[in-house]
Amino acid sequence: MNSEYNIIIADDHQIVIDGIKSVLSNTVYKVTDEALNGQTALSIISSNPDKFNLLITDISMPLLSGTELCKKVKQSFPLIKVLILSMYSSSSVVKEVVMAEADGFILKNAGKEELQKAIHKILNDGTYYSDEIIPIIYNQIEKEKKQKENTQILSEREREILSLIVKEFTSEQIAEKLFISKKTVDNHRTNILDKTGCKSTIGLVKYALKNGIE
Amino acid sequence: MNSEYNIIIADDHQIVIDGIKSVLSNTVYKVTDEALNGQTALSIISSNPDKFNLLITDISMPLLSGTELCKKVKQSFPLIKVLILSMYSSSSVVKEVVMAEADGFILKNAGKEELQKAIHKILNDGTYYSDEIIPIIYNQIEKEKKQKENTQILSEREREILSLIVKEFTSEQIAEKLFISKKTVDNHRTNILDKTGCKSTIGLVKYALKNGIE
DNA sequence: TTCCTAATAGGTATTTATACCTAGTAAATT
DNA sequence: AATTTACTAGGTATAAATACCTATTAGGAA
Repeated sequence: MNSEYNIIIADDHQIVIDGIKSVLSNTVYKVTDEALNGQTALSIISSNPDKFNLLITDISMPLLSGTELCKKVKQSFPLIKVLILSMYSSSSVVKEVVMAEADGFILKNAGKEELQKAIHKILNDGTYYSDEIIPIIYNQIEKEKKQKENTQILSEREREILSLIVKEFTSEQIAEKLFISKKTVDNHRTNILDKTGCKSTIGLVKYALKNGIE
Repeated sequence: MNSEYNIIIADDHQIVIDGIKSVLSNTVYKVTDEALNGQTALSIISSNPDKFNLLITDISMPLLSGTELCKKVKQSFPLIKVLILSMYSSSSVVKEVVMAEADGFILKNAGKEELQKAIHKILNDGTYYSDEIIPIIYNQIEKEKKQKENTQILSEREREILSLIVKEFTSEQIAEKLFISKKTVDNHRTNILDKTGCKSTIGLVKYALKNGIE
């Protein structure tokens, strides 16, 4: 039986690969293979999937990106853990990583301690996401959850009124059109603002256009 | 040397193909090939591009639409003329056709006389656009020209302020941000409304989003 | 039945936006 | 030198939107 961990690294900068390898020298983590692009990494893994415990990969790589690589590995070889390294932590990048079901995500400016910690946690507990990006994940999730809920949460009447608002009718005009009191329209507006989390009509318009209410 | 014209027809309705073929029988226009979708048509043309003088194609087809097919043909085989047939003449369809650089466009309800005339003109003079759609093209062009003009008509400062409006800042907040009086911001707003022809902030938001001001 | 929600409507107050004005300054154009 | 334009700023007034409340009715869910 093998008590060591076999790791494959994918990164299009040889220097990064070498750096990780040197950080992991003299540990139980053995970097047995490396690849300069996602495609090569996938070939290596596919040819001997049982060999690897962990894939450490960059995101932007030729031929096959790190997140795409992660998805494919997770689909075909779910036992292999994946740690993604990235230069940036923009919400779109973070979202991509989460969507790819990576086991971990750290920034390239992380020190070797964090790298070792990440690898250790991933191989034992399960996941490691760097502190900086956890709030980003939550914000993203919250935002999307709210958006999804909101489209459905708006009642038919509210959607009708929102549609008229976007068509540049005032509350008074909407009231006339729908044979209800301006006050009722205003109440609906308040509720729509609440439900969508918008601050003003401006937000409502953007919300409506984004959600196909025209 | 060949004094005849070779035509390929792409349409997902065999009946349309047969109709065109019968209209062109006993003319110098020979329908040598046909395809039930854009992809097949493209394959046929690619395998022997010198053979064809004209492609007659429907717009809505499986695998590859007529306008997409047209673009590809025009790009790879610019000598082949393209006549597009369509059920509809909505401005969006017309725009698509013009963008695809088709040599001609007629509606499917056109008679065989118009079809023959269109083919003749395309193969000799260059282009044929059915009478019904010429005003549509002009209107479209006018509309877009106006929109473009308008974006440029806004001064830099006005665009800056519009951008902040869209970001849901109030006049007061914008004033603070730009170190100017709220009154000045309001004046800019009035001018922006004038120049864009919008009735209210709602219209401005839609205008801004449409014109890439965010 | 009871509870909850959507839709209705009103009161009051404040904030924001818009409509009209006038007017100075600086820069560019004619 | 004269004119135009962009940017600045103020006054006054009205219209519209928003923030808080309360309250009734009807219909569906617990």
